[in-house]
Amino acid sequence: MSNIRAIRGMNDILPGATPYWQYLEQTVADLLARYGYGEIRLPVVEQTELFKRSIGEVTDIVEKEMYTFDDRNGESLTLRPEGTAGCVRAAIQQGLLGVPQRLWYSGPMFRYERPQKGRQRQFHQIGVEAFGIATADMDAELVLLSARLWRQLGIEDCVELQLNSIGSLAARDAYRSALVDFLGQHREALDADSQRRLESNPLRILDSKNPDTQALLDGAPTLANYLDDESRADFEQLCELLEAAGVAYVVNPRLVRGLDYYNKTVFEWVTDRLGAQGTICAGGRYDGLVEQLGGRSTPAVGFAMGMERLVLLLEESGALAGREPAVDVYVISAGAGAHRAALAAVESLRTDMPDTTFLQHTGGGSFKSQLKKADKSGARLALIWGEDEVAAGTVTLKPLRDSGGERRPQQTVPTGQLQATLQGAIANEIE
RNA sequence: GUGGCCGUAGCUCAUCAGGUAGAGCACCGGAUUGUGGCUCCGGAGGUGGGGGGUUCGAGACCCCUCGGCCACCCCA
Repeated sequence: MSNIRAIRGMNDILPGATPYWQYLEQTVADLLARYGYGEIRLPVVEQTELFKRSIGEVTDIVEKEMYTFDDRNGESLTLRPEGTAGCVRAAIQQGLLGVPQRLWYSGPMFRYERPQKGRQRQFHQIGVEAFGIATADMDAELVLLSARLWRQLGIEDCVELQLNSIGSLAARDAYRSALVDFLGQHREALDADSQRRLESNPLRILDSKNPDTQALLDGAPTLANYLDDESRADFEQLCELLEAAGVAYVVNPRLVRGLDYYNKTVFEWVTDRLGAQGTICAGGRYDGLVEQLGGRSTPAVGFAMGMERLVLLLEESGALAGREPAVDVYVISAGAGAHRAALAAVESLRTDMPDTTFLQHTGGGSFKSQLKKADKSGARLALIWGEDEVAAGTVTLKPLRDSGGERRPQQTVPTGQLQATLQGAIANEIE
């Protein structure tokens, strides 16, 4: 194929889908504003080192999924594979962390992965981060906020909240040793992937999809028994707050997150409607990251939601079904004089009727073909300028949609009364 | 990175024991010299993803390659 095509996994989002995106983005932006979060806009490219130090050197993301290249000055840069690192970098660099901060951002992320349903190489996230508050009420706020979002989007019945605590760094280290000890004794019972993970990231074995591995884990030490007191207390408090607020959750003791910077609370919103990539939103605490990246020690918690996955859910749930047609009035004209008159008149109507959509026919053609286009456009009304109308100083207003099975007659309107008649006709159509 | 399935008209798909392609929808025009939706008639549209091989002959068989979907892995 010699034609230039889009990069694999980097998709065009077409006009058929963008209404879902706009609806989703607008809903999220409004909701975050109501909770007092401020939007921060961040670069798509950062120093490679930022991601290595935050996400973790041995994670798959850093080892084999980053789009990394040398800038012209030889500096190694990377297309961001996630948003938290850049947000933390900006918060430190811009001195935002002297007081608690509630921030959000949105935009494309990049990971070199094999595309499948709900996963692409350029994907979009909205991320929410709260800095400076160590207590579990902050975690709860984020969960409540996300729960409200699903309700507002009408997908609350499709999603489930899973919670866990992975404890302090020390607690996790102790548990990791215990888990490796245990699994090491059953190495031959592990699948190849899990044997590999035993070296690279043993905690990830916990959420293996392999049934045999899961069965083996039934006898393994559990993370909960290794939690430090503070993590346990904070987790209990979070659960109490969620119960008090009426948010249902499932404690998943095998829920661990893939990025190194998490500690204590982790959570995921999952759905069973999207195939294998069912996590639509996930996050947790990362109290050590700010300091790790050179800032003053600052507790933090955040999450990110996958926009493509949410759009898929919205489409499936029919959230936007029954929307009104995009076009109100289709404008038809034939003959050079009539075309000039129509263009000028419609511009004037657009000024006076800012909420009405006018689609001006372009490219000529017979009345018949123009009417066909008008019908296809879904417009409710057509305005027709022809030589007769121009000579008489009138316009023809033709309803295109039946009313209760009745076809409605067109009418000839003097130009001076066009706007009033049109407004009346539109009001009549909307009834 | 691994595996399965799949690439034929703009879209959804046929055809076929290997004899150089068809339908529906969409599009354009006409029946209606200025009027859409229904109907009828006609038209345009394809180097059968690309390359190589087998063959008198390949969309069909073989190999390679590119791409798509789904799953593993990973993760939003």
